Amino acid sequence: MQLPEAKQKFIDTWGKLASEWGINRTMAQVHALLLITPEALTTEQVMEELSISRGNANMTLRDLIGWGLIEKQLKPGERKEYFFADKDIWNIARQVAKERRKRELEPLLKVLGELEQVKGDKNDPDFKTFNKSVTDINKMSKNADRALDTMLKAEESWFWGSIFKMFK
Amino acid sequence: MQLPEAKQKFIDTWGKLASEWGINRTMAQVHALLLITPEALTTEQVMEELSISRGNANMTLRDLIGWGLIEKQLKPGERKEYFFADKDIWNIARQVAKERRKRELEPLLKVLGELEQVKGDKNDPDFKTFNKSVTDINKMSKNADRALDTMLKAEESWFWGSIFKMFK
DNA sequence: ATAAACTTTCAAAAAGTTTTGAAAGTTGAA
DNA sequence: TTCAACTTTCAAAACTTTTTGAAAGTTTAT
Repeated sequence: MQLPEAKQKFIDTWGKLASEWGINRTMAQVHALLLITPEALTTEQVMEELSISRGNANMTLRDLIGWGLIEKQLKPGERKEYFFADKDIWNIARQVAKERRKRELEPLLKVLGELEQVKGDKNDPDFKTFNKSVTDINKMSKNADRALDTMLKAEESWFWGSIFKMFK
Repeated sequence: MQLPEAKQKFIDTWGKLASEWGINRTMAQVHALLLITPEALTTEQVMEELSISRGNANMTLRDLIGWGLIEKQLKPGERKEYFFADKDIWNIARQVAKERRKRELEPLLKVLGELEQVKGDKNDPDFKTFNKSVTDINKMSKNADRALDTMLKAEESWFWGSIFKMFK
């Protein structure tokens, strides 16, 4: 396999994987493109490389900035905006974990907390089953939340810090 | 909030969350329904409770069985099939992790392995960046794969087993 | 102030995904 | 074997998400 073909395959694979994880395919493709590109690219170049429209490219680049995965780069004397991706895979994983925690885990914990407050007849099997499931899920989610929080601040903790190094 | 409303909210929340993680919304809703229902339900009852069609109910129940999240129950003297969910949250998480590993991580590792083989000019910045990203992602994915494997067999390992207990 | 260079917006279109429901298939009892 | 009970299939319809591209907006140099 030659480099250009391999690049394309990488971009496609990343895009496909992302959509299986509820992340917009184009967003992942643009990210993949910037990941394997040494220099920063303009909106125009991204449009060109991936054959997508200006609107799509612009929105996607903005979203990626919102996720903290890419950054704008301004070149002196030029009006154009250039974009480049942080190439450190561990930073990327941290950033994604951080964002999803904020966007999904936090709202989930809120709802589960409310549902845990629902009162009912302790002898009603329906209530008992409902309550147990909600309580269990809530417990696990809170643990996941705490663990994520610790891991995002990982290097500080000798314990998680050393586990974390096993993954590098 | 009363129990019926709370049940509905649980089902909806679970469904919404699932779709943010690339899992079919109805599948998660049916799973949520069975999670908070003490007895096993028939296809008919699932259709009724969630106002979905027979075809959808049937396919979704089959998918859930494929994911190892629910089981069929045959009642003696009856032709109808009843379905119930494993209520142990940790089993559910394990099952989901196991399936996604098989469906996504394994194919990803295959592609990354191929892409890592691509040869090129070590002085070409394009090749260097491509190769570094692919290698780094591959390394991290392999680690994740190994870690998952260990955690899925967790209780056996004193090390991961004790970390694992912190989440229970 | 004007114009060129560039970015953003958003309604409509396209693409992708999920759901429906009627028909076909299967199974077991009589 | 036939029938009723039940399950499965799948093409078409409904729904959701993503993409397009032209128009509007912004910024900077002259």
